[in-house]
Amino acid sequence: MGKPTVHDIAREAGVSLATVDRVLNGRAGVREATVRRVQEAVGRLGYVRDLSAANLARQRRYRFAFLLPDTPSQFLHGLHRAVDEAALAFSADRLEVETTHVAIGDPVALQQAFRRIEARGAEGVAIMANETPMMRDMIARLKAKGVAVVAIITDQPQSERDHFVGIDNLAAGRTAGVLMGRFSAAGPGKIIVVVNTMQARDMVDRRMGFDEVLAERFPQLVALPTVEGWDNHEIVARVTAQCLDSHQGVTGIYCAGAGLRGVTEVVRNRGLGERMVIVSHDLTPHSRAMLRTGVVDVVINQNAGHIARSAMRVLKAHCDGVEVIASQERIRIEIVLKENLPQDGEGEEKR
Amino acid sequence: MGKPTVHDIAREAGVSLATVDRVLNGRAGVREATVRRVQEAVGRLGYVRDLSAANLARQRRYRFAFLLPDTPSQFLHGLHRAVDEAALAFSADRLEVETTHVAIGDPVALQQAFRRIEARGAEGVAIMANETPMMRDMIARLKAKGVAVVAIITDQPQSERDHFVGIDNLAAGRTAGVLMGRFSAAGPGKIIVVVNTMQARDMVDRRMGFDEVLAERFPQLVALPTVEGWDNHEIVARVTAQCLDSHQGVTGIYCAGAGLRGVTEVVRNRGLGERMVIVSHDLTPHSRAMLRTGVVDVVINQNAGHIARSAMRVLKAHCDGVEVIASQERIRIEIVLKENLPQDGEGEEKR
DNA sequence: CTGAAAGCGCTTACAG
DNA sequence: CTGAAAGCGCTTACAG
Repeated sequence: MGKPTVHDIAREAGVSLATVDRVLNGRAGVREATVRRVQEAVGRLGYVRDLSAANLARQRRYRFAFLLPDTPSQFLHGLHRAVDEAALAFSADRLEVETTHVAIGDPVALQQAFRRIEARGAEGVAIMANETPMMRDMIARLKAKGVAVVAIITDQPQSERDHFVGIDNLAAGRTAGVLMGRFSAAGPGKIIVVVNTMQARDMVDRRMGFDEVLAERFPQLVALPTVEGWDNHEIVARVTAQCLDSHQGVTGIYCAGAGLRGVTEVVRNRGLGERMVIVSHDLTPHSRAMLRTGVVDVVINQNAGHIARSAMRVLKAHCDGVEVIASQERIRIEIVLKENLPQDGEGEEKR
Repeated sequence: MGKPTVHDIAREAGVSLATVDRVLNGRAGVREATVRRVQEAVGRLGYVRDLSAANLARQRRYRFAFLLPDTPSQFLHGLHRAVDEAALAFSADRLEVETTHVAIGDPVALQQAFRRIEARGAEGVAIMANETPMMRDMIARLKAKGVAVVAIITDQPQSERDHFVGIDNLAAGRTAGVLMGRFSAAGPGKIIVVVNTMQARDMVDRRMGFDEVLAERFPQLVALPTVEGWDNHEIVARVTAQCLDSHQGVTGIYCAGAGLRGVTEVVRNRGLGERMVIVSHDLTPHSRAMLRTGVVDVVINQNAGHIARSAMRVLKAHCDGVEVIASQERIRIEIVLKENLPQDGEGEEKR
């Protein structure tokens, strides 16, 4: 005999299938004694429910929504593709994922996006956005309705989100710091630090981790005041150039946010590609190319495919009320050199 | 109306469910014209088969076997645990995984193990072993019986295996070389290279990649002739000590195989923990500890959990005749510093 | 070559 | 509070 089924439980407990189903699913309206009889049968036979058969019978579908910023960056483009790809793969598990791109900074647009998500009746929502009081309220409202919520890429630690799918940005900054320190053989020097905006929590965390490590272990390197690039590589190019003009002895650049193109443009124009140690974040077509040519020394990456799949698995697990495999859902701080650059996939233009 | 089902196809094509099933599953005994009618209906309605409903109906189970060396190393212990954990997670998909530990070098034991696997009727086999003529024969025999075969950790490139689940060890060696080079600020020096045995292909590949990079980019570092530790940290300790005694100016150690404990023991006894750059492979309780204390500078890791899950997904995909998500099945060469060391999971003693 | 009916393991109205 | 029957999307003998 194979694994026990509801039929076996019913026979063993001397009840009907309907009653077995009731106690298995914790529905009310069963006598205490009957509940116990069924539970004992379950225990004795070692019954474990077949979730996919159950989902088939109840025609269960999981409606999830992904809310992403509409900023046009290569990283976000890659993330969007990764979400689509993961959604396709999980459609076999009856997941239905809808992605919404929204101007996260615009309260009206954001409100609208949330209304649509609520109207669609999503059971799970994944959100990538900076933490704001408004975002916290939105999340609280979703939670009040029993919706599963995960923050992706950027955490919402003060909110009621169920889970965070992303890296520890303080540790990522520390990692960047160590690599900058150890790769800077030239001795003393100044380091330019470029971020999108210091209003973003992940940027602040990265900068903090980076500074900690430099102070602790590489006192010969001094990190210059943060310059902000606002997700725009023309601005990044301008501020990077200004920084190089106004400081002597710059030996490295930590590009903690988007806009790497601005950095590499300036560096290459000035013929500094060889000398400068450049540490960047996120594998994109451009950062891959720069890694290959040796302009960028190392990229700290968070795997978009993994993040998309993990968000979906975690949301589903919440809906099913089951545990996840913790180690599988831990998003790694990947260190990518030219030598261990994946041949394709992650951050690549096309498949 | 939701997704089309076999009923819809049957109605649309004007045939019975049984006939739909026949053409869907490519079974013989259907008139050409009928086949075409059904296929047209499938195309018109955009039908896509529900694999888990099909598996439910046919009571499909996937019997897989994992064949691992019985060598008692921390890495293998971790891998074994990862396989068990993945097997548990995939039991919901009807996977039944049995792991066999065998003295891979012993032809008799190996024969026996294969006989047992064949007797059990496994439909998929994952093998971690050095490539030998005998192993090639075994794999050929499995393939002749239609069994799906994947090589894990160490490839069997000359065999008929369907897939390799593991890292590119040449690239891993190059990665180790770059890190050794860039972390060696002290200038010229000699590097000790420790492997299990140069009879193992992955060790040869790692050594080769390491040497390439040193020659190309770090000529001031010279890698000493390989020393073999035979998976035994006492031997490793002895040969490492000998190496240090017989060479002046050793500044780094590349531990490409098991036996890191031997290396760190010698290095610590001699008070060289700070000065020596140590690059090792595989996250284990010991390598984690050494990373934390700073004795080991960097660990090149292949994620055991990922490898176990990937092997199972790939085997299942082969049985189902479907494609895998290439990017998900690509095993990364992970670079692990103290700063990006995962808090728990991978290579940890307990959960 | 083709189809009606029963069944996989579970759930859902409906009746009592 | 409990059960008989039908059904989820698919497959499998069995008959014809």
